[in-house]
Parts: sequence; C-alpha cells; structure tokens
Amino acid sequence: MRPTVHDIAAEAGVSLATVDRVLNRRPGVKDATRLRVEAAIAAIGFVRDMAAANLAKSRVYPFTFILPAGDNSFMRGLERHVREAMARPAADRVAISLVIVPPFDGAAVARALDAAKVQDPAGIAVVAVDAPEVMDAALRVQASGIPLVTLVSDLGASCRDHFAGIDNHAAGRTAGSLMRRFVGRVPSATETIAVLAGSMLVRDHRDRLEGFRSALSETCTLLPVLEGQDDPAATERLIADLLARHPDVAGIYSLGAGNRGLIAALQRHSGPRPRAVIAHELTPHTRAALEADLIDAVLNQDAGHEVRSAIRVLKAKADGIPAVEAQERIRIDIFLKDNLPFPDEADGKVLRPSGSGSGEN
Amino acid sequence: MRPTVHDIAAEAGVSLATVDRVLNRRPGVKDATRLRVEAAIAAIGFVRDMAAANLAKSRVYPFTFILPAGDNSFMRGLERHVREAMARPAADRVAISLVIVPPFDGAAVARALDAAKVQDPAGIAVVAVDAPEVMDAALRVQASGIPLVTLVSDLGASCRDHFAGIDNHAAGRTAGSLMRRFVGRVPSATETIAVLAGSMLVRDHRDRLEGFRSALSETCTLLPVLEGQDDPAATERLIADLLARHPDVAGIYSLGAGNRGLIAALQRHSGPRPRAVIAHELTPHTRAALEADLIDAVLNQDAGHEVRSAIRVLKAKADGIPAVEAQERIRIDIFLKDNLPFPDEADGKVLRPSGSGSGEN
DNA sequence: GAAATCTTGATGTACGTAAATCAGAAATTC
DNA sequence: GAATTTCTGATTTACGTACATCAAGATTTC
Repeated sequence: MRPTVHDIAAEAGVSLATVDRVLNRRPGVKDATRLRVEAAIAAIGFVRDMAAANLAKSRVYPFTFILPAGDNSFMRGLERHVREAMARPAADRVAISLVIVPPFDGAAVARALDAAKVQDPAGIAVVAVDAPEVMDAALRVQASGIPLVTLVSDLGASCRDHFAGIDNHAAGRTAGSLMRRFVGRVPSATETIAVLAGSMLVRDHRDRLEGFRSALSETCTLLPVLEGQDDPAATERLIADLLARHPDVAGIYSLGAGNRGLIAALQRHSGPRPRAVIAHELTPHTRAALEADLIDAVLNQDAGHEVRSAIRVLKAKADGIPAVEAQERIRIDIFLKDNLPFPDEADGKVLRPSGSGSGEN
Repeated sequence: MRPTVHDIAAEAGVSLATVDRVLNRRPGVKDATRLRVEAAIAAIGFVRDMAAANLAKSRVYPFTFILPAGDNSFMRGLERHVREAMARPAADRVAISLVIVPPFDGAAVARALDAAKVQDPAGIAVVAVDAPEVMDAALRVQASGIPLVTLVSDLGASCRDHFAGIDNHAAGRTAGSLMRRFVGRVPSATETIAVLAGSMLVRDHRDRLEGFRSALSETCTLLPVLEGQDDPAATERLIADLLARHPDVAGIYSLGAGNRGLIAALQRHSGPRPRAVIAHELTPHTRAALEADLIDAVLNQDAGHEVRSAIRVLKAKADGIPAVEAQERIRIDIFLKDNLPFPDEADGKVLRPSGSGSGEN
C-alpha cells in the first residue's frame, strides 16, 4: 500500500492538519516542525495521489488552443487531435476551448491571443505566425502570467514558454541526407535538386531549407526555391513547369504543405520522374502517393503527440512544475511505403471507445 | 460542470443505488428501469470519472513482466522502462513485478510463466521465445483466465491476447527498401548484400529476413546469412572475415542484436567500407556509430512505447474492455544521424521528476 | 503577568464514485 | 391472500486529499 498523509502524520508525530499545511505550503508551521514533516515524507517515500488531490480540489485546467483555418490536411489533423483531447472524458481535468483563425494572418493570431488572454485561461497553445504583432501579443500573454506554448510553428524563444514541434533544421538535414542517398551517386556528375516551399515567410520553411542545404553535398545544384503558397493549384502549375523545363531534375523536396498539387503534377507527368521525391507530413494524400510510388519518403511530425505534449507542458507550467524539455521533444518520423503506420482510425469510420488511452504508442 | 451520478439519478427518477447498480452491472434492476437509466446517461452525456472511481475502488492491477537477462542493450532499455513504470507514482494503479529469466531459454520462460500464474496477477507480459514449451505455458496461462501479452517477440496468435511489438516483416521490408536506395543503382551490376542475424531460431529474425528479401530488387545478391548469436565477439569475427573475403560487399543489414561486434569490426576495417550499413535498435552503441558514420540507418522500436502499450492493453483486458488494436500498433522508427532524438535522459544523469507524464509524445 | 501572537490539534465537509446494508414496495408464485 | 421472490430507495462508509474553522497550547511582547 502506498503511504498516505496519515502515515506522514504518524511518522512525524504531528496532526493531519499540520501535514496538510506543509504539503500545501500554507503558513503557520514552525520551521523545525516543517523539517520534521518533510523528513517523514522523504523517509516513507510519500507521493501525493494526484488523482485524489485533483478530485478534492475539483480543479480544472481551462486551456485555449489557437489553430489556423484552411484546408491544409495537416492542420485539420491537428484540429482533430485537439477535438479528441476535448472530447476525452476529462480524465485529465482539461477543458479546452478551440479558436480557429484565418491562415497566414499574423494580425488575426494576435487578436486571438488578446481575446484568449481576457478569458484568463490556465494556458494557451498557438500555431504561431512569424510576425511582429504576434510576438507582441505573445509577450502580453506572458506578461499576464499565462503559460504560452507554440505548436508546430515557433516564435522567438523569448516570446513563449515552450515549443511543441519538431526541430525543423534537423528535419531539413534529414531530408537532405535522404535526398543525397536516394538520388544515388553518379560519379563526377552534378545532380539537380528542386525545392518546393509554401512561403519563405514562414519560419519552419526557412529552417527546413537551411537544414536541407547544409546536408546536401556540394555535388548537388539546388534550383531556385519554388513558392506555391501551400496552394494545390498553384503548386501543380509550378511543378508541371519544372518537370517540363528541367527533365534532368533528380530530386524534389517539398518542405511545405501544398502536396496535393505536387502529387497531381507528378501523376500527370508523362516523362521520366525524378529519382527521389521527399515531402512533409503524412496525410491521406501523401500516404496514397507513397503507396503509389509517386513519393519516396515522407517526413512527419506526429500531430497527436504534439497536442498531447502541449497539454502536458501547459499543465506542468500551470502547476508550477518545470516541464522536462527532453521528455517532450517531438520526433521526426521518416515514412517509406514499407513502414507506414496503420491508417489513423479517425480518418476512417472506426470509432474509438472513450476511456482507453490516447495512442501514446 | 460535468454531470455526476446524482444527475443521472435525478434525470432517470431513480435512486443513486440503482444508478450504481446499472453502472457497475450489478444484478437486481428491472430491464425497464435499466433502460431508463441508460437513456438518462446518454441524454446528459455522463462519463464516469475514472479517477474518482479508481479512488473509491482503491483497485490495483498486479501485473507480471517477464524479461530476458543478458547484456543486450535493447533488453536492458526495455527493463529500464518497466522499472520506470513500476516507480511511477502509481497514478495508474499498476503494480508490476518484474521477473528476469536467462536469455534464449524456452524452458526458463515457460517456468516463469507457470510461476507467475500461481500468483494470479491481473495480467502477464512476456518477451517470448518461440518454443513449444513456451506456447504450452502460455496456453495454460490463458486457460486460467489471465490476460497475456507478448512483448517485442511474439508467439503464435492463438497463444496470447495481444502482441506489443513491431511488424517485423514490415521492418525487414523497410530495411530492404532503404538498402536498395542507399547502395545506389549502378546499371547492370549486381550488388552483393550481407545479412547478419542473431539466430534464425528466433521468430523476429526470420520475419525480418523474409521482409528484407522481399523488398530487395533482383539485382541484389544476398550472401548466406551470418549468425552471430547476438554475441559481440563472435559477430566481430564474422564481419571482419566478411569484409576481408568480400571487398565488394555493398551493404550490410544487421537484423539482430550483436551490434557492438559489427561496429567494432567496421571500425577496425581499413579498406573501403560497404556503402550502406543498416542495423536495428537505437542503443548508445548504434547511436554512436550513426554519429560516426559507421552505420547509415537504424530501425528502431520504441521500448518505452511498447511497455506502456502493454500495460494499457493488459489493463483494458483486465477490465474486460476490448483494446483498440489499431491504436496500440507500434511504429517502426527510422533514424539517420540527422534525426536522432535527444539522448534518453535515463541513460545519463538527469532524473525525471515524478508525476509528469511518461513521454507519451 | 496580562495581552498579543504564533503554532498546532481536532474535527468536519467536500470531491465523485463504489459498495454494502437494511427496509420497504412491487411483482410473482402457489 | 399469504408467502416468496424480485426490485428499488435510503443511508452509510470509504478512497486520499484539500480546505476551513475553532480551540487550546506555546511563545513572544510590552
């Protein structure tokens, strides 16, 4: 049996009330007594039963999540995971309110942050846009003492408490490494590689490009970066044009989100395909393209993990416990057609019974 | 405020006792009344507060984990994660007893299963050895109604309730895919690939080899499989010999555990290295080898995830809730030197504060 | 040495659920 | 219609912690 507060009281030779005062840092305990109680706690190895404590406190953590709108598959998946966390029988006593703002709109994000602030939640998670007005709003949130976590897309480290997302520079490097190996090594030949981004105004995209460049050997020539604004139609035109004008392109790295256009262009293209196509984020589209050999590898960040990590960190910050950064690091997944995970049941028809875990895996 | 049992009682016009009888499937409720209560539950959207319920029940789940001894890094990591789960402030009310048995010893595993059975735990997890006496013991465990989960290494599906591990055939395919691409494509040349295994008597190893074979194009020649028995010294000799006798070997796939020997041999070797070396399981050794460019890729199964998944499944089975298989599928991670996760803090000196999550990610 | 303050104990209620007991009411059997 | 069985309500205790209140003891202050 785990020791309880009663055991502490017996061990320290004090009353329950005093133990309680020590445990909850309430005033009115002599230093000597406090030390005795703390020694007893250490001696019997007491750990507070958080479930019982939260029950007694009937505490809830009201959190606000701010996500971009739009038909970006990844972001919709992210939203799905947030909704799942909202629906989950508040076993973790988390009450999330979800705010959707227009995509790529710094002003809108800033407004959403200010609006969330006045609700005085226990924490805010936001998919940031790298704009000065957002930073200002983030600083205002922090100034009011509300923990702030950036999700997927970061801000400067000084504007938030934590970033729940991948190291995009490392992701770019990984893509570069894979690319270098996938295009093969034809001795003394320079390979032509194309990069497709959404917008160079987004920090993630810049970081990925930088990492990608740093990992590619000098025997590769990078074509000027194509910016498709994460728009399928525009992206498709760009890629079709690329394939027509550069039949020798050995690899394409799509570091943004407009993968539907990329896939469509590759599908329509009649000539020889690039030897390696690497994209980001496992969505139904990229998954299908992997299976159809239109894409060779997909780098992925697990949206579910990111959401759950953000919640854990916000809770820890709200409780004043320092989050263990190393523990919350989000992995860069590499998927080939051979190691695709089971299709996410939420994309299909299967409903998960409530109550069972959150697919931590 | 979330609805409580009192709200159900009010809504259904019955007493608390009756609500309790319905909720906990106790007898003594007329069908008509039961339906009324269930309708009320659905109407107000009641979900049981599991924290409070477990508190009231003061229920614990005694589980037994059976792991192999030996200095296999992966297994020791697995043990570490089990111990972590044991140490975790029984927030999840799980009481694990850990049994270590000699490695590759079917009889020992069978004895451990029988010994665990008489303790009548709420569930057993075992790193299985593919031997008939183990299957028999597993069937005896199941016959006595104790949920049984195989961990990392499977048995026949009929002998256990769940397998918490990766699809080793898919892992082999993934390795094959990577190998094919990493060795590059020299037109009209047959590449020589070597496979290093621990023992072909282990099911995982057989499955991986089969998957690997199926993914390699026909332009590759597989040398006869080397069996190092997961022993560093023996493995080192085998690989040194291989490199001496086959200077043209383009790739090595190490699908077992004796990676220290492989790495040592590669390090000592003076001639040109194989173009691609792929190994399994991210351990301090393989990690260092990745960083030193001695190994090109490591396929990994996350031991922490496997342990936590096993616990979740055992708990679900113990409660009679069907586990959601899709949700518990373990991923095949691919690591290059570029996307290595942060070194596991438990390998170093940093202690994790109790109470925070389990790195669910 | 009386008054003020600080420290501690004793006790009770609460959180949401589980589980047991006992007493009636209702339905069934003969 | 009496005896039995089945169903339901009312009430209580418990889980481990939080929190508030009141009283009494110990200590300090002037």
